[in-house]
Amino acid sequence: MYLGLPDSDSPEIRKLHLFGEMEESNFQSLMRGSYVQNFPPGIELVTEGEPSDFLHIVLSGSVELFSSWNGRETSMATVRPVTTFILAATIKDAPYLMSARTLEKSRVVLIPSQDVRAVFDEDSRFARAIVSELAQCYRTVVKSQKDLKLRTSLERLANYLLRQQKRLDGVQEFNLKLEKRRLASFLGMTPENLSRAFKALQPYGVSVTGNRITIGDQEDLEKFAKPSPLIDDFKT
Amino acid sequence: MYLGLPDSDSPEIRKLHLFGEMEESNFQSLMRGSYVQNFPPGIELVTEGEPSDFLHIVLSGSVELFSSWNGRETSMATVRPVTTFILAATIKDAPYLMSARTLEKSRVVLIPSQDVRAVFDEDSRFARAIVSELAQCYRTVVKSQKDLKLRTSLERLANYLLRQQKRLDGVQEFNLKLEKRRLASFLGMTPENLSRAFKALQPYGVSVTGNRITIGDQEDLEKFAKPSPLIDDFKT
DNA sequence: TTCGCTTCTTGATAATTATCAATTCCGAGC
DNA sequence: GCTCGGAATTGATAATTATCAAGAAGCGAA
Repeated sequence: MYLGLPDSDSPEIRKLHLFGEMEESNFQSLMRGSYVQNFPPGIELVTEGEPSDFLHIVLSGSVELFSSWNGRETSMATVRPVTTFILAATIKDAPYLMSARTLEKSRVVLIPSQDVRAVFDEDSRFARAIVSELAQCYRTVVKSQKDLKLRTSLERLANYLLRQQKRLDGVQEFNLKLEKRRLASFLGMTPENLSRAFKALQPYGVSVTGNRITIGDQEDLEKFAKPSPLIDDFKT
Repeated sequence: MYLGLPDSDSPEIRKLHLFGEMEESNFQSLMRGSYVQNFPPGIELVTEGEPSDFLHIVLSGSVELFSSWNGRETSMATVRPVTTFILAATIKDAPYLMSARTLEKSRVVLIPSQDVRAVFDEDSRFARAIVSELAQCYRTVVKSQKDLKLRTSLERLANYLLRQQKRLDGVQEFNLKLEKRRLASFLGMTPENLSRAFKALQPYGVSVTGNRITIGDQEDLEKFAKPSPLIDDFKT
C-alpha cells in the first residue's frame, strides 16, 4: 500500500514559500496523500478544460504551460524547479485553463486538490501563503499582458533578453533556456519572426550563435528596449 | 472628526463576496477606517508604480484600469459596480501595476490597505474570500491573455460581442458599454481597425448604428467566432 | 560516422494591423 | 435650433507580422 511521498522529496517542498510556514502536522498530512512521479519529455500532465484534481510541483526538469484554440497553440509560461503550478484552479475547484507538458525528463509532485483546500481551511499560515502566491501569479500575468499589448515583438524580445541577463547577475553571455520556437510562442510571434528579430537586434549589440546569446552593450540595448520595473521586474 | 463610511453605503459593500462571510465586528472595523468619495469623469484615482495605500471599491459609475509604457497606453479592464480593484497590490503591499481613472461620475470607497491586511490575518473567512477573489482575478487575466495570443483582432471582437450578448441573456440588440476607442484599446487594436472590423463582421449578421449592436444571426456569428468556455465564460 | 528527423534560417509573398490625413458624425452647451 | 470639439469613419499608405517553401544546421540513434 502506498503511504505518501518519499522522505527524500519533502524537505525541498517544505522550502517553498507556499509550505514554509505551515504547521508540521498539516504539511505531513498533505505529503501523505501526495505522490511523486518521473516523466519523460513531452508528456501532457494536464489538459485544459479538465477538472483540477491535483496541485502540481516541479521538483526537477521543466514544464511548459500552454493553451490551444481553434487549432492554434500558444506557450503561456515555463515552470522550473522548485515551483507549483495551477494553484488557482485547485483553489477554485474549477477546470484547468492551461495545459501542461514536460519539456524534459521531469520529477513532479501531485497533491490532491481537495487536500489542499482542506488544509487551507485549517491552517491560517498556509492560507496566507496561498494568498501571497496567488497575488504573485496574478501580477505576473498582468505584467505579461502589458508586455504583449504595449510592445512590438522586437521590443518584447529585447526586454526578454535583458530580463534573462539580469536574472543571471548581468553576465554578458548566456544560453537561452528555451527552444527558440517555444520562446517565439511565448513572446507571441512565429519562429521565422524570432529569427529575424534576433538579426534586427544586432545593431544594438546582440549576437546569437545557436542558443548562446551575447549582449555586447547592455546600455545600448536598454536604450532601445526601455525596460520598466512595472513590466520586467520579477519581484514587485 | 471623520468616523468612517456612511451607513447607507455599507450594506452594498457587505453584499460583495469579498465581505459577505466575515465577522460583523471585523467588517465594521474595516468600514470605520474607510471613506467614500464622489469623483467627476476622467479623474486618475490610481497611478501605476505608486504604493498601494488603498483597496478600492466602485459603488457607482465606472472605472478604467489602464497601463502605459513608452508613450503608449492600453486599456486593461473596466470595473463596474459593485466591484473591488487592485486587490493583489493591496495584499502584497506592492506598487500598483495599473492606473485607474473614472470614466463617468463615480462613487468610490477607499479602504486603507493595511487595515485589509490586518483583518485578513484575523478573520479566516475573509481570508478565504480574498483567496477566491484573487484566484478569480488571475483566471480572468489568463483568459484575456489567451484571447490576445490565440485570436486575431476580428475574432476577439466577434467573441467580445457574443460575450456581451450572453451577459444580457442573449438579447438580439444591445448598446456597447464602452466608447469605441476604449473598446479598441481593450481588444488590443486601433480605433480605425475596430471600425473596419465591425464592417468585416457584417457578413456574419452584425450591424452597428452608433453604439447599438444588432446580432442578426447568433449561430452564424458563433460559427465564425468559435467561443470557448475556457476563454469566454465569466464564471469558470 | 552516417542517417533521419526536427529545428532553425532565409527568401518571397501575403495578410494583418498601424499610421496619417481628411471627412463625417454626434452630443454638449449656447 | 445652431456651433463647436471630440469621436468615429474612411481612404491611402506604410509597417508589422504571418505564411509558405526551400535549404542549412543541429542532434540523437544506429
